[in-house]
Amino acid sequence: MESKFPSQYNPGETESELYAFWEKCGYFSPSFYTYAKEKYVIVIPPPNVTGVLHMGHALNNTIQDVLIRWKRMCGFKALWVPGTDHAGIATQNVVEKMLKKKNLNRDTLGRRQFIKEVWEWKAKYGSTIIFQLKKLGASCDWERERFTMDEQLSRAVKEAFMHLYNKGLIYKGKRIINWCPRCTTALSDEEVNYKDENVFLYYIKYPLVEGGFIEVATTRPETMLGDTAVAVNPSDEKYKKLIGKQIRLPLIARIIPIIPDEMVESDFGTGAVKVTPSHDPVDFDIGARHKLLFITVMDENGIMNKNAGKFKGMDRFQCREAVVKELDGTGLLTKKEPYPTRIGTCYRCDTAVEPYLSSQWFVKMSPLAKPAIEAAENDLLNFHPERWKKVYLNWLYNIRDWCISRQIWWGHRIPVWYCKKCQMESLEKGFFVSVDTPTSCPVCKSSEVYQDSDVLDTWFSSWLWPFSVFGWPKDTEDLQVFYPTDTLVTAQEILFFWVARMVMAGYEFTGKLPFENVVIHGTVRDKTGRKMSKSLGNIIDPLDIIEKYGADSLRFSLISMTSAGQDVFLSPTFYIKGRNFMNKLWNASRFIITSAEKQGNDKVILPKEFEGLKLPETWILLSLDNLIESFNKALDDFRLNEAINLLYDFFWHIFCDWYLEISKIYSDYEEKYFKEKALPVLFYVHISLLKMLHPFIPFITEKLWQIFFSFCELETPSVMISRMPEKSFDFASKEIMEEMEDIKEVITNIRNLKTKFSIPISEPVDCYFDKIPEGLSARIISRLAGIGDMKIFPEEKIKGLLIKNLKNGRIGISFEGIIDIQKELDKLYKEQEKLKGYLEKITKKVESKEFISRAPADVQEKEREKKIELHEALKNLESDIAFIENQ
RNA sequence: GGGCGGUUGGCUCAGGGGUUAGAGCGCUUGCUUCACACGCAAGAGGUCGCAGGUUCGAUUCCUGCACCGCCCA
Repeated sequence: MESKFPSQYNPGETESELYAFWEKCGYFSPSFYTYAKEKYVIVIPPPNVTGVLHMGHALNNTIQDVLIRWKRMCGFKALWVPGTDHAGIATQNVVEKMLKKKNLNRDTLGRRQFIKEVWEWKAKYGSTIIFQLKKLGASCDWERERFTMDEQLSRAVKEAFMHLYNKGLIYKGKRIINWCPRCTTALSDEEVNYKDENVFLYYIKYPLVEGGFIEVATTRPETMLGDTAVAVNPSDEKYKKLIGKQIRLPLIARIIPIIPDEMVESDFGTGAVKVTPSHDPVDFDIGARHKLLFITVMDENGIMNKNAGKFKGMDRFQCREAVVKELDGTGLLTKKEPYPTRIGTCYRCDTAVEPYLSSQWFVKMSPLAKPAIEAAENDLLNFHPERWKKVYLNWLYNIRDWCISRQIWWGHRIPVWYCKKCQMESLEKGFFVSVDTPTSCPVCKSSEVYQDSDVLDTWFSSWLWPFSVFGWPKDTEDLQVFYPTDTLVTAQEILFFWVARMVMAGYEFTGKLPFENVVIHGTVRDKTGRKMSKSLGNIIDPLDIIEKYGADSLRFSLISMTSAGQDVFLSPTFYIKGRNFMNKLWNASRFIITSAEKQGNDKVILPKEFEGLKLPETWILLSLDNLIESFNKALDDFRLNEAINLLYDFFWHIFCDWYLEISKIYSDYEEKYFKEKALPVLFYVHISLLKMLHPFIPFITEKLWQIFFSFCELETPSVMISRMPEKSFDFASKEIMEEMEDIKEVITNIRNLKTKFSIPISEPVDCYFDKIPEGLSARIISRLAGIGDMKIFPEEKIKGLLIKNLKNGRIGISFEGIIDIQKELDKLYKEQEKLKGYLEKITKKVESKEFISRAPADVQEKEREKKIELHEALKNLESDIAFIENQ
């Protein structure tokens, strides 16, 4: 026994053992729960395979685990599908860095060998985050773990591509896209982060062929080398007469025209803008409208190419400086002013993104967005908190086509094929799409077919995740049983990447909404509100917290401090609340079991019915009933923090502070009742709490459950597979609750008086009553307040007594001159003033004509009651004061 | 420029048209009370960002403003 219950709980020793136990027993698999009729399914938003668990993951996955464990214990066939995504760019970067250390690079290795290296890397390091999720306690069905590059999921990607292509929703086009010169790939709009930066706006004079100048303003002077026009607004009087004139472009001596275009804002800069169709999305459109030349001046690495003339070979930023310097030298640079702007950067490597003209694959999104919009508009899809619905809809209303090709090697290669021999000129597009690897050209039968070298955006596989994990496009049993899923839990940053696209894919490929509920939680930040990041050095590592304080402490603190959807600001001591709670829970359990042992009751039978109980037992069970009701309501609404805080308050401040203390009196007076009635109730309430707490703090509750298992008859060998408690009574009783409150009031007030005397609670003092409590109540009061003799107030006046008027009469204890009466009286006067103020306020309100005529009847009733109570309280206080004054 | 969130005790945050506005940490005082000092008991501490408005009644709802943060263009 003692070995089982040291006075402090040590999570480190037990957590991994318990996790292994759950896994071994198959509790994570829905097939274990043969009795369950309804399913409840969550698919994990797949973490990046290169990922390492951070606080954001910890919060995200704890929420999912709470929901899954809770539903599982509510009798659902609960399934949480885990896995990772292949994170094309990030993983390729990691492996390339590793190769660089060995003086290798991907070009010398070649594509095939490089891919092999990535798989080897994945085999070695790709399970890091999975392993860490297990440490957190995640009850995922690991048998169903998926990876977006799995053969079956890759098949799904190709099928999806084919399907969209055949519907005319995928096209190839030459566009300005976001290009990362470091990763040398295109990015989608969502993969670009914007940062405020202070740059310069440069004013440059462009000489007209016929003499004179036109002045333009730009933040990116290096792109002027690719200018093929200058545009002005056609209604701009200042420039009207210049339209159609020719310019001799400085530094490169190209002759370009001045053209009119409505897109030009007359009040930006000089009102005349340089047009670089190959390096700016707006200019691209202008270029297309006016059939301008498209001249690209940089290569894929952001190095100036031969079109840049003498600037060839310079880095784009070097070139900017050189161009500015030269223009300045020739007097063409007229002004350089500070200019705040937003710079797009690559979400994987932070390099400034270049708007770059290139040939890419796109998905036409607006047809896909339609059902996704309708789902939210018609409340088939629900967001928690609801406000995210607006953000989701706003994005979908303004949706743009999705650039899905990436110029990297790690990923799903685009299932498009070309023929070296015939170029498939007879086909309209010059290529064909095939899910299977073709052996010959469908046109000329040549075997010289080759695949498109690009791979697909990682998110092109992630958006299929809610059904590809179940075997789609095959119509598998899993797909039929578990799809659509129920809830998706994610952070706000990922709303567009995942949620919106998953909904679109769900409708497009399966005809179904992939989940009904979307829980959006906040971002975990440091205490000053910054995101946690390695470069800021402000990371609190969840694994450190787990190691030092246990996964339960981490989980508890994260959930209890996180208001639904609000950002979380973590201070370095945030886990203390959790740690202390675990200790309290552990010790309460220790006490309960010790109590049973002392009684020689080593096999407690939990009550099936609740009869013949005394006040404290009825009261604690009724309180538990209330708790169960509000707990379920909170979880139904995804208010996890409220649920855990309800448990915290009940356990600590009702169960421990009061009920456990009360239960101690039985061993002296009512052994038989204790053994037969109270102890089973004590066990019952505690076991119920363990169950409700389990989804939040799975390890310690399991450990305790197993200890309790040998002391009482529990329904299951593990709390994880037990059923959530239901109400004990089919009634609520205000009278019983009030009766108990009255006893508590007497105890608190006696303690209060004793404290004022500086008498320790444990030191018994004589106490006066108007009506002496009897029976069990008397014992409770006596024990918890520390009372010697209970006496009735004598008829005659007695000296040296401090009294207090309570609802059910006065209490008083003798102080015999120990106390500073004046100080005591001053306090009471202050209290009196306060009460008077309240009473005045409420009296005014209750008596006002408007209140009487307009306020609803029930409010009037309540307010009047309150007034009476306040009046009582004031009267009692004044009588206390008078009593003391007259000493 | 558009949208969203926040502003409540020293700190971190809950709450919500009528409450004596709550919690954790910290603070004060007293306790080796036979589960727990990661504890027990009793306390101190807030005109709920500012200015208007709606209402019988606003800290809560509305409008504007300020500051902080985020998202979209």
